[in-house]
Amino acid sequence: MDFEHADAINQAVRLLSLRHRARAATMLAPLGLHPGQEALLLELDRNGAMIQAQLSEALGCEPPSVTLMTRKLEASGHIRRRPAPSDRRASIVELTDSGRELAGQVKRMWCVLAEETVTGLPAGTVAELPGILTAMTANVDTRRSGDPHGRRPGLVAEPGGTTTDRAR
Amino acid sequence: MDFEHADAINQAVRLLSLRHRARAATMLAPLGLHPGQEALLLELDRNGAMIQAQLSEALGCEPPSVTLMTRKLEASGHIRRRPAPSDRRASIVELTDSGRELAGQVKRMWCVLAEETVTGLPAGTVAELPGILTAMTANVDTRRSGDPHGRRPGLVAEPGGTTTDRAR
DNA sequence: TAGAATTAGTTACGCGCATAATATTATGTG
DNA sequence: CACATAATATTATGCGCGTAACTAATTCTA
Repeated sequence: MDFEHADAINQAVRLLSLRHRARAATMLAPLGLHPGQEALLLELDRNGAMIQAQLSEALGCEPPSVTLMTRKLEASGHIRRRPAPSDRRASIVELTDSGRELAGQVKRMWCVLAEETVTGLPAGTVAELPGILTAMTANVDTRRSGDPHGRRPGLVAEPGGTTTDRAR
Repeated sequence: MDFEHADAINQAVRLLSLRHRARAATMLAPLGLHPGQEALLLELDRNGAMIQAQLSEALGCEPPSVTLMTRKLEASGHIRRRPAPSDRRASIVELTDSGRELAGQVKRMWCVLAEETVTGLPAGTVAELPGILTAMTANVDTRRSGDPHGRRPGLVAEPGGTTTDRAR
């Protein structure tokens, strides 16, 4: 691949990161949230209470980041932490009523943001987008499939969309 | 759009940002660079010397960020700043020889990263990728010309709200 | 031409996320 | 059982990028 195309891709990913995050920030601000916190609320809303290590895995960020995120969300009353009965090292994180209510607002805003993001793209592209982005993420992910330079030829995601996403 | 799909898109963008940046960080570390600095070097390598305001525009980040980036890259000897002759407020930023040499290394690494990122994707998708990502970026970009399509039927932010309406 | 408005750059501060080091608890093994 | 190892969570620290407030220089305008 020549530099022009490589740069077009890398730069586009970089700019999309900055702008998508900035847009999320301005939409989250009225709810009293900073970008990153919404992902934690949505994860708890989706899969229920879990310990911080599971949150770290689900959100794709490191345990110290989860410590800070949970601390702030607990301070603002949207989540609660209680010791895990089976493991005294772990603490279970769960939504409060306020947090569940806030998660609902975040979900609505999340749809607005996604629609805004893909405005003007062909429907087929929009349908494939999650699969494409997820495949790209897996390609550069060193967290779970540690391949620093040895790119294994078998870990690709089918480009034709994710499985059973044909709802409604 | 239903929440499932919206979340798939937003979450995928978020995760791709984290992972792509992290991968870039590990590849840039041997060169003594932190992610973000490579974009500045590449921009100067592409379009030659320019003032910081132009860098801010080209990189898509705010002037204070450029101040910090240029200060650190100047400290490590890869760029140089000199006063602009025609405008005594501005300072012209340019690559040093060391910076030009480093930019060459960054360009080669940039290609490796891009190829790694799109591994396994169909060639057609790879060819369309820059356009898709750029379109998405423009859709959520509030820095310049907020929405290129103009048609946004009451998407965001309650109309009567006092929500931080940014200068336009 | 004097004063207002704009622009370039900086400083101060906050947040998210990362790594490194540490304390505490679980779990494997001799 | 004792002890080495792994796992959970935390603190400390650093970087990138953001906003707000500020200085200094330029440009518009009455």
